Amino acid sequence: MKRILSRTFFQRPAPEVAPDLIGTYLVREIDGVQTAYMITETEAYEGADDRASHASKGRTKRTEVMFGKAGRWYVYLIYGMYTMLNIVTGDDGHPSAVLIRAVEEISGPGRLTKRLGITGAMNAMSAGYDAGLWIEDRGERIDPLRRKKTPRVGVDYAGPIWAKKEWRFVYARN
DNA sequence: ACGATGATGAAC
DNA sequence: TTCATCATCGTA
Repeated sequence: MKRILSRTFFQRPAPEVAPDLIGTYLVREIDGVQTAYMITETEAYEGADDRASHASKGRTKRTEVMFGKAGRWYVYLIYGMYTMLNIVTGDDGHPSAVLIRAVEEISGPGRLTKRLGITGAMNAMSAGYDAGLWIEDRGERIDPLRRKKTPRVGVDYAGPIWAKKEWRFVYARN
């Protein structure tokens, strides 16, 4: 059985949503053809105080999506060439999101978006058919022992308090 | 180890 | 308007 994850699932703190996304499926639909990929790596960015989060800069044109309703995509460009895919979480008005860093068979957030044809045009769209991109719970059980948590990648600039938080979750097969 | 490459936000 | 910075990756 398949269940498309919607707002209620995402409307809670990012550090709670991020581990729950491990083992769910990212589904991309292009020209009526669906392809599903099991999510294997995520990272949580929680609140305006999180200095690793873009939202720590406050409510700007770019971060506006993060402050908005849960269940929307937050897509941005990094290093001039890589697109990052995040799903907005938390209550309306409170900035938080989960970065989808990898799916099965595709390692790395930049490679992931390139392979799935995800662009900035999807920014602020609700996850679902309109965006051609959503997340499904396909009833798969992930053994908690297979899910390890570590500090987030590439956020040393945020200072020790935030850089050391274990808000990265990865699926370890065997 | 390093450069590519462009949007963003802050300083001036 | 300029400038440093950046939730990365491929080549070396």
